Amino acid sequence: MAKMRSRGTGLPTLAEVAAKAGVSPITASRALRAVPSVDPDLVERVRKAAKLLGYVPNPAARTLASARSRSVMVLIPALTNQLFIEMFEMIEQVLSARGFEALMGHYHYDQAEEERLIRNYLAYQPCGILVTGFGQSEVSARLLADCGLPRIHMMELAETADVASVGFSQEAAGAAVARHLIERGRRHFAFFGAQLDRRLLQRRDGFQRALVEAGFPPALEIMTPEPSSIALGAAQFSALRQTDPGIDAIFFCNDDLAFGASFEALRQGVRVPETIAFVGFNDLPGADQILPRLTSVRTPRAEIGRCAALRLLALIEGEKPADTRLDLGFELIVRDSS
Amino acid sequence: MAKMRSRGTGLPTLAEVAAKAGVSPITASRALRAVPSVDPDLVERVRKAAKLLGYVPNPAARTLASARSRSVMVLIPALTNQLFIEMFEMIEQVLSARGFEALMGHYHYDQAEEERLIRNYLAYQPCGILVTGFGQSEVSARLLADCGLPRIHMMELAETADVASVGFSQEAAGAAVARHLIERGRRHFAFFGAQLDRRLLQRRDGFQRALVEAGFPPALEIMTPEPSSIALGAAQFSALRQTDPGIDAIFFCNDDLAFGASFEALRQGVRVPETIAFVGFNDLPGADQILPRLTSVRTPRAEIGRCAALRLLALIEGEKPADTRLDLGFELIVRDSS
DNA sequence: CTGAAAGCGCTTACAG
DNA sequence: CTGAAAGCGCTTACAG
Repeated sequence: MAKMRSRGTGLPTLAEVAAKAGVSPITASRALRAVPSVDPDLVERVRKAAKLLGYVPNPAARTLASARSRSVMVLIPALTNQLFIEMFEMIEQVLSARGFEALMGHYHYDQAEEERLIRNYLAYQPCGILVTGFGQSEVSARLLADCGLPRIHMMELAETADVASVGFSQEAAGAAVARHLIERGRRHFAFFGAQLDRRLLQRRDGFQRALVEAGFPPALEIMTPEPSSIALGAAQFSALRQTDPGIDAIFFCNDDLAFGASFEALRQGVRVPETIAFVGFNDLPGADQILPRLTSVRTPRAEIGRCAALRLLALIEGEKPADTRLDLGFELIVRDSS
Repeated sequence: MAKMRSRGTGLPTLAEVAAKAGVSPITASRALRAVPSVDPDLVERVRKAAKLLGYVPNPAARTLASARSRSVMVLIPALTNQLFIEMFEMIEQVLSARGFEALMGHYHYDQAEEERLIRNYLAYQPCGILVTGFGQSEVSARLLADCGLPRIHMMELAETADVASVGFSQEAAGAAVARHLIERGRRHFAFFGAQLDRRLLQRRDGFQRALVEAGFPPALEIMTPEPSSIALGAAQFSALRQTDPGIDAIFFCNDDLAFGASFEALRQGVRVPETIAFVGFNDLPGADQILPRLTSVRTPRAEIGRCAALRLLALIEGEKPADTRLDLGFELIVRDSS
């Protein structure tokens, strides 16, 4: 009987559920985990007892005993970009529908913070890993590889086939923007970048390459490592108008920069797209409302989250990975600004 | 020796650290937790051994043994509102600096989802709870009360003294907006609401009360339970211009609605503030950049997160709560739109 | 100031 | 299909 008391928190234990159902704790455990070998009648009885007592399994005990949790480590560069929130919400939805949960961490686009996070979260013995891109430090990369956990990289596409990825080609997206602006008759290009993460640089590379291939000189680059923001976009655009008034097309690495520039253009009376064309990136909420409505590249972040989570679950459940690389593409949404 | 092998994950265990330092596991445990009674030399040795092995405590084992984790349950209505992200990031910062971590959950402003979340997270045996506001279901409220964990409510101020809260008076904020618009000579008021959560209704109540007290009829209410968004603000404003062109001042429950209305006003050529004044809420990024620059109520969400986390840690560490109610106020930022 | 014993609430083999 | 035994990696009393 001593083993029958509730746990410290007052929550009921598996032993109590088992006693109420008249079975052994192991059978109760199996019944609740839907292990197939259990008599359906017993399963029913155990489930009823669990519900009656309001039983919730103790994840600490479960993790300790099995050396594996039902948590998936999800690493995201920042919470301040709605992009990643949309991806994460989808991940959560897929995971929770299958009885898993997300152990989410963000690292302000900082490799050292990411490394610390990985080390900490590994101690929670997650059953799988979802990471953003391939910009990890060497130490992080080693930690991820050595733990041997199923893992999928999101947003970027892997260059080699030995690692699974779900995303789209950032370079191709950059190139598509260049081609669009060229088709629209633009001749003097600028690229606005902030944060300067890996994927942004890939977009820039694609943009520049396509320009050069079409016979244009490379675009003027206005870059800063500080985080992207509306105010920054306004400031960058204002500066550009002073120094390079001849620019007639700008590709912004993120919509918020484009929003800021749009406001500044309105204030200064610079006509968009007549004088200068704007193309943003991500198609964030508001791109379709701002003046002028913003041309932008719609990125499939929710779908990336969904597919990555689904594929990870398949790996966790021992399935063979079919394709290791899933390209979900992107879509150029042409509106009034270009 | 059998007890000395690494754990399933390959991570080193406390026993290994203890062996390397030449002490018992209990002493190693105490040394790493900075229990004061341990010989400084031993602490040093244990720390060195831990660092050498790259030891990270197993949280599952720790939680199971102590019936208490170092996790704080943090409940947030939604991740899609930057407001809560800013509050949460501050909470995280305070917690992690003191060796705690956030177990964050969000519930799409849905009471049932919040209840499920509470039930699940309680199983993780958190050491404290940070919740947003007081709009929980009865069941949720009981779960929170019965677990007996230290708890602080954020954003809203409690009505009774038996529960701790850190926030500001939503009603007072609404009233301040009303008084400002009246001072500016406005006469025909509307209130735009979405989501219709508790705090929004409090702001509305404060707004309406102040209008009535000043001798005006109550404001026209344009309300919808759907989530707040830029597109919604544009649509609501467009509709209002059809039905009630005489309105000369709008208080928006959130800046994104105001942003959408600002775009629509530009499109329709409705002059702000000449024809109609706009006041937003929260002073989100972009409010100072949009055309016209938006008057808004700046809410101290980061400071709320910081103070709430700090006070919770004090409670966790057994301190007596000084004030149970901390009013951090708000600030009306008057810009060009009113 | 340090340690041996017991136990947290589960699950993993191993029997039957 | 079901169960008794052992153990996951820590910490909590309890001794000394």
